[in-house]
Amino acid sequence: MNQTDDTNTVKQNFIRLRINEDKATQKYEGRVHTRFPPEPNGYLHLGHAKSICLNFGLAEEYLGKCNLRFDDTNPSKEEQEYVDAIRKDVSWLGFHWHEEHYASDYFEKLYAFAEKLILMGKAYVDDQSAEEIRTTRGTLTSAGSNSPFRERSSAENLDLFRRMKAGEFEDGTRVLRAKIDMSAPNMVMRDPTLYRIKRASHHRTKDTWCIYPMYDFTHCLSDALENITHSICTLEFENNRELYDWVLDTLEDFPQRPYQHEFARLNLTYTILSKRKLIQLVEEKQVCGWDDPRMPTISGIRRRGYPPEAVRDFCERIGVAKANSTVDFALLEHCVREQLNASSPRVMGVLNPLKLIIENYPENQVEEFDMPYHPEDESHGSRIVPFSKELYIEREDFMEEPPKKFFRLAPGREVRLRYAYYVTCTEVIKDSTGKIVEIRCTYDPKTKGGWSEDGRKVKGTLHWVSALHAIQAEVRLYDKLFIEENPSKAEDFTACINPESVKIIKAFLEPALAQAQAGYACQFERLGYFIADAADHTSEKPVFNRTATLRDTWAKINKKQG
RNA sequence: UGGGGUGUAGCCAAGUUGGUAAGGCAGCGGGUUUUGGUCCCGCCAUCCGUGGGUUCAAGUCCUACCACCCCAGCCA
Repeated sequence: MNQTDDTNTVKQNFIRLRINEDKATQKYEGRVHTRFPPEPNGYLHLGHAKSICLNFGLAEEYLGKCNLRFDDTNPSKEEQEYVDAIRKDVSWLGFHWHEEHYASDYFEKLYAFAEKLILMGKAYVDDQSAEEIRTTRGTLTSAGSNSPFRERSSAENLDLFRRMKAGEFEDGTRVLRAKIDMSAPNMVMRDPTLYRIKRASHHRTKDTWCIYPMYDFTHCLSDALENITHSICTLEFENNRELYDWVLDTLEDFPQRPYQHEFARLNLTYTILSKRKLIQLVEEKQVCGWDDPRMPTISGIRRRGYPPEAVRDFCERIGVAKANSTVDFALLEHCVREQLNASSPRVMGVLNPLKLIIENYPENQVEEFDMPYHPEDESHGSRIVPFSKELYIEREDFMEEPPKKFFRLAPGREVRLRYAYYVTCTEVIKDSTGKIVEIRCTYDPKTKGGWSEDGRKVKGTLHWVSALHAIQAEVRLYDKLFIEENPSKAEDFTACINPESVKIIKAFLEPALAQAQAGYACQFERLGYFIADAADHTSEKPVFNRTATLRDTWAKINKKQG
């Protein structure tokens, strides 16, 4: 009996199996305690989201706990800005951590453990240079050789280590190493470095320390000190597990110690999920910051308009396994659309306006139509939209010579102006260059509200905006933009929006407009779910915007016709 | 040439002690529809990296091989 039994929607995975096993054997008295341990050296991205959802999700599922721990053992890379951003992003995803910790809070304890190791004869101070250590480590196929300093006495090691801490030695002149086996087939076990001398101000401990513990020494002990039961990390740490176990088993201080479990990190098509590359984009100002809507960071997609629920759903759907894989970005978009479809109010907007004049509509008349915000959910309410003789429609919604399967406006054809009237195109007006500048129509007064008593159907339904009442909003749309190639090439659009729709759109638009840079995430009913700068997701390859469904569909129709 | 991992459809991914290949995304076909959206229905692995073997029966067991990923930071 376990928590997964009550829902058949929970996908089984090897980590859940391990937890079930551990619960069955009462390994931790039934406890489940995980942790999400980022190094605060950058912003969180979708790859981290997978880990966050896994760790926090498992804790929720098994009524356990999950800590947020900052793995801040390398002061030269870490900053307070990053810890603030990380806390915000985890919260935004909707998770609450049981405790917040910092590896740096354990520096004293870790130091004591190191001295204990020295006393046990399991660690020694090595005076060799980094270069010497590297060359004597051997290669993948040949054993390394022992350091000439490997057999120092515990007393000498202790003295040297204390002097390292006291700051008596220059950076890089000495390290503390575990005494394990220089011929171990696992490279990680060839007397790994435990402490290095590094005079760098730490974002929290400032200049208190000049020696800092390495990941392999810190991580397992931090887990153990927090009574973590399941230490979940990515595949590249598989080789480190042996050392993780060695440290905890050698110290013998933790009867109920944690065990490490590795899973494959997330790869997404068209998307860069490498902190190294992302930080490069930011530093080279290829993007306007970590939260640029084009970035695959949590803060970037937040600005892009992705709901956190969608990200969590995505993380659940991709599963957890040990096989390296690349998830199709379309799955993420599907999750986003699914959320947005239910929650987004629908409004009308025109991005590329074409004037439409209703010849038989009274000159100064203005009608108001009550239009629902959501076609399937009345709880979204409705708003009043003004209608008049002169309107704007989307340029793409008219074709003078429509191909087959084009259902919208064309000469002589009748279509519906959404929630307003049926109109029939009577005339096309062009300028001297042949460009269509205006469409003339007649309307049928008996079709008020957008339906006909005689039951006649129209194939197309168009968005419209009253020219008299329209508000123009400057928006910036990133379209088919590839960061690597041309970061500044964004297209500016003037969108015409019904005044009543403005408040809806502004809610999405404002953060972006305020920064005068970002894309926007709003819901133009006609264009699909959100246009935002959804066209782009830090692409490595050209990508067609899958979320602007209208364009997509149209492209498909064109393709079919050859 | 060492060690640690992984291989099920275009992409993810279930598959518990061997019993006759879930589900999702994408795609295709059809229906509903005041969004070319949503929703609904149908189709989409004679086969589980490959070759042998055990068995009445193998994705699941044995064996050999192949492919890909990770490891030689005083990064995490």
